[in-house]
Amino acid sequence: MLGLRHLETLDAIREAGSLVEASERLHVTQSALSHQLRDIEGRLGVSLLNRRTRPVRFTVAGERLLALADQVLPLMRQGLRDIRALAEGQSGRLHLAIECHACFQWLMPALDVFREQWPQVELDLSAAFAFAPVPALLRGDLDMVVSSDPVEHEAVLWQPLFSHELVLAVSRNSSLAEREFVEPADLVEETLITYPVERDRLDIFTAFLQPANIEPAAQRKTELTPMMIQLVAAGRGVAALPNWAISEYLDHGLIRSLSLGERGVWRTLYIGIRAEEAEVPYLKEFIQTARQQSMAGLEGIRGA
Amino acid sequence: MLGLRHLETLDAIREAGSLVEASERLHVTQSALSHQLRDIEGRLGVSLLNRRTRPVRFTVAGERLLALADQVLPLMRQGLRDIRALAEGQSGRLHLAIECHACFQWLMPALDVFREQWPQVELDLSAAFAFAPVPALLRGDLDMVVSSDPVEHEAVLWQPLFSHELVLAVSRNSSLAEREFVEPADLVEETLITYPVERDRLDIFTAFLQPANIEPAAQRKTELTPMMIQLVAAGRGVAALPNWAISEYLDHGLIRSLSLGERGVWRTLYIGIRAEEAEVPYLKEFIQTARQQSMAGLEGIRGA
DNA sequence: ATCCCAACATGAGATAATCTCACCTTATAA
DNA sequence: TTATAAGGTGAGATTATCTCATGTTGGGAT
Repeated sequence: MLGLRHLETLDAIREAGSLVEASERLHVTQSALSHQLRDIEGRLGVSLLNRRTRPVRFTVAGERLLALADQVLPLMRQGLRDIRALAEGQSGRLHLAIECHACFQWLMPALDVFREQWPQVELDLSAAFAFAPVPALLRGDLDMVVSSDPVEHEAVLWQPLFSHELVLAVSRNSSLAEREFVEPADLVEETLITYPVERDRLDIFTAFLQPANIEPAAQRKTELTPMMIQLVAAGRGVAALPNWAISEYLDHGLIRSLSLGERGVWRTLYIGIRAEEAEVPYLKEFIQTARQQSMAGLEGIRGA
Repeated sequence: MLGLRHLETLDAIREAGSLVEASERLHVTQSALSHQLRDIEGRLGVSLLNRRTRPVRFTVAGERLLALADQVLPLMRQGLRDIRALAEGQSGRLHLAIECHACFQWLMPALDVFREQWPQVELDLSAAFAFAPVPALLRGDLDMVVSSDPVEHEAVLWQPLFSHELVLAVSRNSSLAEREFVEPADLVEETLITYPVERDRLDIFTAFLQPANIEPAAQRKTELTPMMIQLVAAGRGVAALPNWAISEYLDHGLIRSLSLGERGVWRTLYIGIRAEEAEVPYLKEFIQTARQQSMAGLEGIRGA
């Protein structure tokens, strides 16, 4: 009934002082404004302005609508500006989940870089161990997932980040310490230390032990990679970790690492986003930053 | 482009949780909302909400528009309420001008009554001696005029208030004091005391002296009716005034009053408003109040 | 697995809102 | 009085929006 157009018209008439000039500013005919005023005055049942004076004179009702226009139009303009910024990717949302515990290592610096470059993007971080990432992406709970298990879906775009070898960390005193690689059967006597997630999401099981139908002697869980390393070093068990995640501990000589099987178990980490957002600038740039940071972390690691 | 309808739609969808229920609330089909969203998302270049969740989930852009709706819609609603009040005559404007100096006498109580009954009406008062009231009415400078000289105009509605006699106030010691009436020629030796306005607006000239081509010996001007009375009582001149304006002074015996000519000069006071506003409730009521107050002021006056 | 249901999307045509065009009326000044 | 500038108005064109009929999709039940 009373629309923004009417407020804009009244505003223009006030600025212009006449229907003719206002119509020029609004790029419509004077007739359009005349009809518009007639309509709205009829609907509201009040006269809004006296067209016979120069400049035109607003009635009390007209003044009230002008006051309304002064309140509403700037809000609308600002709102549209904000939406435009969102549309152009100046601002937006990046809710990121990682399915990979050790990834924090290179993720943190990447996040720091990103936050500085895209301050308007709302950044949020969660672990994706308890839920399936693809539905969460499609649902809009997440905008990006880091995973080594890219579940194919037409609406999800997976982009490889880097490849790494999953290695077995053992104590330097372990009987396995001098081996080049281990076979699944070598673990029947060992305690396996893992992150506390379901078995199906642990590559050591899915890619190494289960195919050989081998079960480790025991399983122990911890969230923290350094704690895992300490337990391994203390001879309390063995752990399967990405090679880059343990490189600094190898350098200290605390532990040793072996390939899983003769050819090793290799994994690739992927970043997944909604396919429709493939061109969102800050997402593209985040992926690039993530690649750089993770590559930097890989430098000098054997086999990487 | 982005209209209030879109904001209302988004608001309804948020409240309802789904397009289907929102469409019911808005009394349109679900299809309409779907098209509407599609259009606006296309125009803005952003997705506003994810329809696949239950309830639907808004994107960052959608949330921004909802925030906009929360700001704008209440303002619009309040604005419309105010306009409705204006339209129904609950509130409005009454800029009143009087062409009649002595009228303040009964006008003041009328204004007091009115202010109490119509507190939302913006009341303003001015004297209409220096300008023509009809153009001012039509221009919107004024909303009501009290005048004894109703200039006919199709867009102006004049309503009679009351009639009174214009009488000549003279000193009780004047040589005219015992006369029933005066002739124009009787004033050639007198000083005429008037309000300080142009001659054409003084009935004593237009209706009495000028037709007889008579000029008083002198003219003296003052704004204040009581001062006029004092000057008359002191024998410094004579003054033409409405009978009701001097009734209390007659009672005190300070002065005497004579008719102007054998039949007297009678005037009628009119209230003029724009014809289009004839039905505005507070104007109608003001006129009624004015009539009552002026009638009350006339009570017990001879010849009234 | 497959079917069903509820919800949303889509295309075409109907409807309504809004504009333009052409011409008329009114106020003001030369 | 006559120009002239500003507004008003009716009819028809345009554009926006809606409805109707139907298609698609995701999730749960059989």
